[in-house]
Amino acid sequence: MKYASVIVDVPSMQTDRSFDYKIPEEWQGFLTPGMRVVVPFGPRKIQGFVVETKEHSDFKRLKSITECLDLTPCLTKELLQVGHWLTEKTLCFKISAFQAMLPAAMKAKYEKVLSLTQDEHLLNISDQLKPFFQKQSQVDFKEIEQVVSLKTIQKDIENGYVELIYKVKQKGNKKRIKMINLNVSFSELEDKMNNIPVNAKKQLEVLQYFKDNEVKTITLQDLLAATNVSDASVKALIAKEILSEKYQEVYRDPYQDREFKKTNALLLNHEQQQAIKPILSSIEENEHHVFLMYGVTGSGKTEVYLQSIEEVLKNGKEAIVLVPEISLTPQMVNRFKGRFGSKVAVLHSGLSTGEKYDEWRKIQRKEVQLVVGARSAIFAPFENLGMIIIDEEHESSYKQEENPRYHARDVAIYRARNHRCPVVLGSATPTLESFARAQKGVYKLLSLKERVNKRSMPAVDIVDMREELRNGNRSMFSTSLIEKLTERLEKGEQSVLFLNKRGYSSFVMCRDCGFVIQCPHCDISLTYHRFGQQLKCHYCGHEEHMPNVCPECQSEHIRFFGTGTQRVEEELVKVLPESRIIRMDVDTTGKKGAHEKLLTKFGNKEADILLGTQMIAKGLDFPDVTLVGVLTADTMLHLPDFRASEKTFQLLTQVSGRAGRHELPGEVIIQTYTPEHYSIQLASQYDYDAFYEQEMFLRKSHAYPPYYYLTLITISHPEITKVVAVTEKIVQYLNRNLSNTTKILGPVASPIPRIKDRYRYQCMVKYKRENNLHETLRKIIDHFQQEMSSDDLAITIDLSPNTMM
DNA sequence: AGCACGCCGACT
DNA sequence: GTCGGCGTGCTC
Repeated sequence: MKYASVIVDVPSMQTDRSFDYKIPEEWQGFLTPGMRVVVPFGPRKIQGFVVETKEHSDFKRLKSITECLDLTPCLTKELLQVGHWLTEKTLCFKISAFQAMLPAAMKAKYEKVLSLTQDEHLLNISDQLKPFFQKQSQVDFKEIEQVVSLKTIQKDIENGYVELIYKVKQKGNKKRIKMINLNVSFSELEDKMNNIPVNAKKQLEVLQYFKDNEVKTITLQDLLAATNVSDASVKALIAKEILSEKYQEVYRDPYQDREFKKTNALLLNHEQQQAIKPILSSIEENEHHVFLMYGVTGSGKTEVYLQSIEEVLKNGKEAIVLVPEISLTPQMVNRFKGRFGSKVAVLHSGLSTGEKYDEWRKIQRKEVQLVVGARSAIFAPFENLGMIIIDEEHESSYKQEENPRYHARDVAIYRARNHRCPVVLGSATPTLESFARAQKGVYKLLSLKERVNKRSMPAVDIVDMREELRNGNRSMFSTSLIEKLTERLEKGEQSVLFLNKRGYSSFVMCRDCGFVIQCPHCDISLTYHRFGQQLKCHYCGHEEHMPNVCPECQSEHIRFFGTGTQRVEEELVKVLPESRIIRMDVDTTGKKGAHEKLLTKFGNKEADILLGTQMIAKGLDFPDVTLVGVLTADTMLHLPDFRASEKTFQLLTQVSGRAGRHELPGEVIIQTYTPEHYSIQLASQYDYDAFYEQEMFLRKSHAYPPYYYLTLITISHPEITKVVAVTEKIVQYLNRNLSNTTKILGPVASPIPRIKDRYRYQCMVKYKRENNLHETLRKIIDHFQQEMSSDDLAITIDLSPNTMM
């Protein structure tokens, strides 16, 4: 093949197509689709993906590919196809789709350097440039640009004294370590050792090490540690050619210090057996099915996953397991590593760029057969997929909230169809979408209704906080919660307190005039941070100092409201001074590994109460936790989000599951200001089916998913008139081009009408069937393309928004 | 996204 | 008459 079609790394409408290049002769026959290359593009050099190789090209003045970055394609044939599908499905650029499928380390980094064409030209260049080139012939262009005018530089470029060089680099790199090798046989070694000068004691020591341990190769690091010599002695021996050094590529192993106890398959109970049967037969028959495994917390879903995976691996195939965010649940990693050992790669956001890259390469090189990871692990470059599992299927983090706005569930089903293998979606509180599909028979429903230990779910007590207030209790803890906490302290059992902070942060308000301090750039109230008495905006990062008096009325009664974990902790210490508390929030878990450390500490019973936000809702399993308290169950209910009830139900169910998982029976207390709300009531009764019925009824009457599909179009611009005008035009266009059963809502201001000094308007499309939708949306983007690039107009389209925000 | 090209107003 | 503003269009 002489020519290659390349998708270039320029995310824009006009370059969202392939460009043809000549393949240099030495790479013909070797260069294949899915490889990354560096190509000349205009005056610069950029990265690109080969999507096709061919014998002919219609384009006349072809340039040649500059560099090939991969020895084997980093995108398999299948993933290339998945990329094209993603582009269509989410209306993103092809390059964005490809990049989303690879670890960030493989994304290109661009550098511009100014370089002397010849050393002698140092005398000729302008005086302003001279100081830069005294010691080096290449200088980072950014440094020069700040000091020297572009015109001066341009002149010297024209004169041919200097040139601009565009460099393409990778963000991450392979890690290499120095290996030290013994060049002589052990019999010769004795001889050599006698020839070492007597004053070179350290060198002798090094050789003695090789002799004693009978090793020929060791890492430099280990050698130095074992012998307590400096690398100077090693270098000397290398110079004498007794030793040699070489670099070897190694993987960074984020779990290297951890031991995983090998576990064996547990005996499945009757329900689990019934559930695993159809999955196994789907694996055996090579048939694509989607299973919804609806199992209450503690029903042993994971064991079913593990045994299904075992079958897949036995058949010589590979499996992907998606989990919400496993850096948060080391217990989950342990279970997979424990069962499958080194066959597992782990991919999650807690890893560094380099670590993720290494785990990814293990997959690419077929060194592992199983991936456990967060959302993007769905793109693992396996070629022989036997199963995909999505645990906690209802988690909203499976949807990416930036381009490409894909849902991992959709990708999973698409890939599984390609490989003719099963998808297993597991949850105790499935999304309405999935459960409805299971009811219709699109997915196959597998139910696990009993808990493995036969324990009943912990009893849930709903406390009406309005009542507490009427009885004169103005604290954030109800009388009953304090009672139960005290009881646990006395018995030496543990408690978990959960603060639902979403959509409800500590804002600052004046008690006299009611003025709330807002961000000057966004229409959102600022959040109070105790650290440094700062007020911060969560959307644009704006910071200001907490004022002493109200900016409106100069009153001194300006306070922060709302409840942060810090405040809860302070209050708690006042009420229960003898309790030992661990607080988990962004502040205390900022550092890498801090999260796990705190949990271990809690597990070792070094604290009585674990206090935290969302992050403690998932996957915690401590035998001595017998009380779970939810401080404010309803904060989320009042968000402008059609999934608010569903999310509340899911969260409460999940949190309740943290209590009494082992021998000791558990108890749950839910504090709320709306105790009558069905999602709170039904969560307390663990009645998913009733919740499903009720919520489906409401979704139907308000035309929301799963009855209707949604598409959210958000328009933003610094001027409000412009935003309104564009949104109106878009709504008109949609009305003219979409079918009349489709509902088009808008234009309306977005729930947050201004972010970073940009006004935001939106339009929601609700439809059941709309063949024209993608085409129509493409046309809208095309139409506004110029204004988007030149006039700072932004249009974002989300084809299955999780919320209305 | 960059970058060159080109057309217009403001200045030596 | 030249310099520099940024609107327009191209990149294999």
